[in-house]
This record gives sequence, structure tokens and C-alpha cells, in this order.
Amino acid sequence: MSIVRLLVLGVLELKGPSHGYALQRELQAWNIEAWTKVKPGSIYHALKQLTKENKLSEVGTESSTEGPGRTLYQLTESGLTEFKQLLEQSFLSTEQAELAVAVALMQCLPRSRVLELLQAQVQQLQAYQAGLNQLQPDFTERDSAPHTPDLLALWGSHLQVSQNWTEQLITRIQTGEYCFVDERPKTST
Amino acid sequence: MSIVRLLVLGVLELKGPSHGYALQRELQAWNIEAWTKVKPGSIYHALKQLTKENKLSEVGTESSTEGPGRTLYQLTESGLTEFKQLLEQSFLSTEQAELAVAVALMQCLPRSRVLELLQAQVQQLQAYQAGLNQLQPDFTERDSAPHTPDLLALWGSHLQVSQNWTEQLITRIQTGEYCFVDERPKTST
DNA sequence: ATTTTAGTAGTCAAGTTTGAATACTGGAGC
DNA sequence: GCTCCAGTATTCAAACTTGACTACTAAAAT
Repeated sequence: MSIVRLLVLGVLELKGPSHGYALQRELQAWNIEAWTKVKPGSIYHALKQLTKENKLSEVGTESSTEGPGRTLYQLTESGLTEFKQLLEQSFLSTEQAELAVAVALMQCLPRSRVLELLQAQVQQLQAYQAGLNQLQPDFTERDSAPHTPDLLALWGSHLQVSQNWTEQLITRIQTGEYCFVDERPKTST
Repeated sequence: MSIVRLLVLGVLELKGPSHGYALQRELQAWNIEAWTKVKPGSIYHALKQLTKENKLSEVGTESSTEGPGRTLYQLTESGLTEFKQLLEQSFLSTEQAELAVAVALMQCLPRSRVLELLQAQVQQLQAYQAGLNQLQPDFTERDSAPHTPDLLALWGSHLQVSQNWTEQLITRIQTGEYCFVDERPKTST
């Protein structure tokens, strides 16, 4: 499940029709390179591929005042469905980067759904850590596999960090912080 | 820099000539899936690619008593050079998985070199964290980028965990734990 | 006796990532 | 006026990953 796919769909959902370079800029502004690498080529590939699958449609090739012409893309109906699916999946991913991206885009789901997904993620993290602890005894001899107890300890610490952070995030969401898609449907007047 | 390349070269260095499936089994025994995913296809691709680059050579197709025939591969001179280079690089990588693999294979370098590389890694981690802290002020408003302060905090914690673990590893190496390639050159009698 | 299942060993097409290259514009320096 | 540089916007080949599939053997289940 390519993380770039999710990011491209997510930015298009948040920002509306955009071209490849605009997506790059936006993701740079999010400081995305801190937790995952996103090269220009991957973005353009995702745009082409998603278009081929009718998840996106081209909206003309506007020529701006500066630089060469650029192609705008926008989400289609099925693209929006795909986005929601990928986003839900990412909340349950065991990969740090995917969870981070899911949280970055969480405003696209209703508050209650995000809470459910994050709670499920915490449970997964706990199960995963329990699994690691079960594994430790098998590796107490430092023979066959290289340094596995030390590496398992490192991995366990990372999981613990993720769990603590996610639990704190859940608390903040429960106490009304952040803004979600289903809230304030009528902002005017 | 594919992590699979490094793993394939590393296992061949540690275990001598092996076939694809043996590499899979070995990595499974290391519990590699805990911190990175390695699919069979990637291993076979790496074997083919490295052979094309003369980093490996095929050593006949032995047909074992059980199952179909299998192709043995062994490291060449230039493959060993490649391995050492990739290994040194990985010690300095900003990616968790790469650092973990580097440590798993650290016995292939001399103790003093491993210490140098790990100390450099710690300095990098410190610099990286300093960079993150500088970034925080720019994002105190929750407008443009989604939830960046929270995500930066998560990332920072992960970096801190890595740093602590690496520092403890350095201490253990300094106090004589683990065994390295340059030690006990004469083990017999 | 025969079907199922589990383990061994590997291939392949489709999708994805990477790094380098291209092409065009506007402004800074000479 | 001309060259060089930085920013804008994208393409492409080569390498890599993924998931599903093939094929063969041995032992367990029916």
C-alpha cells in the first residue's frame, strides 16, 4: 500500500485540484521528509497511475505565468472512496510512517471514527509488544542470530513510544481538541 | 540503497555460499520481520542483480534430496567490497531499519571501526533532534500543515529512543561485550 | 489408495521508487 | 547584451518490491 498514493489523494481532498509540483510543495510544507521520503518521481507516477484507474481525472493543462505548463488533477468519486479506504487502513498499519500520515489526514474522517481506529491501533501495539516479550526467551543465547535481544529491545522501545503518543493523542481528541470533517457543518452568519 | 542487498551480502558473508531459500530461512530466524519486511521475491531479485554486477557468482545448481533443485551463490571479491561499503553506510543511515541491520551485521567490521561509526550516528541523531526543535516554533499555529507539532513530537521521541539505545550499545561494546571480526584470529588448541 | 496439507524452491507481471536528466522562465552579475 | 544560477514542472530508464502463482516432495488424513 503505497504511502505516496495516500498522500496524493489526501492533499487533493484537502486542497482541491492541484498539479504535481504543488503537491510536492505542500508535502514539503508539512515537513514530510522528517518521517518518510517522497521523491518527485513517485508523486508523478502516483498521479498517472491513479488517473489510469479512474481515481483521478485531468482538468486541463494550465500554463502559468512562470515556468512551463502544468497539468491539474482532481479527485473522482471512486478516488474519494479509495482515499477513505486507504486512510482507514493506515490508521491500523504497523509502520510508523503510515500511522503518522494517517494522523496528518485524520481531519478527513469523523471524530468518533478516528477515536475507534486509534484505539484499535493501541490494542495492536500492545499485542505486538506482548509478542516481542514472548520472543525474548528464545534468543537469550547469543549464538545463531546476531544480537537479536538488543535489537528486539530497541524495537520494543519504539513500540512503547508509539503507544504512549497515541494514547495521549486519543485523550486530546476526546477532550475536544482538533477539528474534524463532520463538525461545524454551518460556519456562516 | 536497498536493505535487501545488504542483508543478502551479509548473510552470504556470515554463512558462506547459500541459495535463495536458505537466505529467507536465516533472516526469518533473525526475526527480521520485526523491523523490516523482506519478501522472497526481493531476495531472488537481489541475487540475480548482484550476480549481473559480478558481486556474486553462481556455484552450480545442486539438487537436494528434498524438493526441487536450488542454485547456490557465493560472494566475489567485489561483492565483499560492496558489502563493506553498504555496511558502513548503513551505520550512518537516518532510517531505523538500516541502523538495525547494520548492528545485526556489525561483527563483520573491527570493534574500533564499529565504535567510530556508532559515535557518528549518535552525533547525527543529536543534530537531527536539534533541527526538529528549531522547526517547532514555525508550526505553533495549527493552520497550514496538519498537526505538525504533534507529529514532530512523535518523531523526536523516536529519535531520542534510538539515541539512548545506541549510547548503551556503545558502552557495552567498549566494555568488551560482543565478538568482532578482528578478534581471536587463532581460536584452536 | 488417494486426497490434502505443509514445506521447499523459485518465477513473473504489475506496480513503485530512485536518481538523473530535461526544458522553460526570470533575475543577478559582468 | 549575455551568461549563469535558482526556481518551476516534469519525464524516463533502471532498479526494486509486491502478491500471486508454479512445481515438486513427503507425510498426514481420509
